[in-house]
Amino acid sequence: MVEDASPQGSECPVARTLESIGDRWSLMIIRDAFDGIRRFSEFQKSLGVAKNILASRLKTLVEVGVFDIRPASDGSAYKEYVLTEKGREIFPVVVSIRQWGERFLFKPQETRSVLLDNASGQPLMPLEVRSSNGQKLEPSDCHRMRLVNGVKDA
Amino acid sequence: MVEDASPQGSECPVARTLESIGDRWSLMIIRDAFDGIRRFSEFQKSLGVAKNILASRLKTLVEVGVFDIRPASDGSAYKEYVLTEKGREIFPVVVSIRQWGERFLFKPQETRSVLLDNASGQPLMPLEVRSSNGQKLEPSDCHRMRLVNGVKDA
DNA sequence: GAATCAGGTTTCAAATTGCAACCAGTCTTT
DNA sequence: AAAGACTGGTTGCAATTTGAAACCTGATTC
Repeated sequence: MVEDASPQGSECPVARTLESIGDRWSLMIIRDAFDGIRRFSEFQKSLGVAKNILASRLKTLVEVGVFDIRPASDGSAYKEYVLTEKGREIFPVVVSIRQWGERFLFKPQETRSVLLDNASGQPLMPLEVRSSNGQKLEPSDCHRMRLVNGVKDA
Repeated sequence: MVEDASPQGSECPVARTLESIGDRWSLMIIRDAFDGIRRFSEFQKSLGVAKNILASRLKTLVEVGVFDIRPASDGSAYKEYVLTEKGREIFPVVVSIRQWGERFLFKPQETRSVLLDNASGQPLMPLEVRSSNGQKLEPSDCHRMRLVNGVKDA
């Protein structure tokens, strides 16, 4: 009896990630959450997305473990959607997307929103891919490998 | 006469990025390109995507400037899709997505594909968001600001 | 207690996706 | 040089997903 190799999702972490949070609205919702948005109506107002779509996305994001539902912090009977640890760790993804967009999709003087460090008020350092010993890596400096049971596959 | 504030796309770099490369297939195509895939049929085989969808995505990725079309390097009359500088700079986005997936979407012993540094054969360093002076930043250490003509907006 | 707001669900039309068939140039094989 | 296969698509159609709007229930405010 052989165990099913992939009960859910692909073997590629990129593919599997995109399956759970990889649509436009989910990432925009998460971006808003990083700005402190927690309530359904606030997400809806900020994004302008249809309510049924927002409800559906929030539901799957909760199922996937990116958001928790909690009673609202203002004591009302309503709920709040707050990022879990798993959700907060999406921060580098959103920041790298933001930095790419700032660099390649805006003209220098064009109006944009930027992310600043609270302490210094300065823009963030550009994210760079580095090897385990700190060397900066280009795409061509890396290769993919299949890892089966923690061991390299032929 | 007032200039139109946003002729195309949102003011948020995250939103604008997701508009151009933010669907599942586009990012998967780019991921494959980082693995050296260049030909239409190779993308199609690797991704299992419908040919009309692939054609449509490649077309917009070329229009957006992420890919260039070049004559095939093997001397045949066919074409190749190769990443531009702009396209190669999506690397941190793909790597951050990959690292999040590896960490949160796989059980420890589960078969997966990993990205290794050619030089050392080791996994990459986890991407971290840092301030301009190198301090590691959490989402709550940052704030968004609107930048109009290079100047902070009220 | 009436009106309003939060957080949805339902309905239906429109857009997108995916599959399969087809097609025009290339390239290889004989 | 003709036959067959491969490359890089396009076209048509069915199925799924998306989006706008109306509606609804419980909580809150007036």
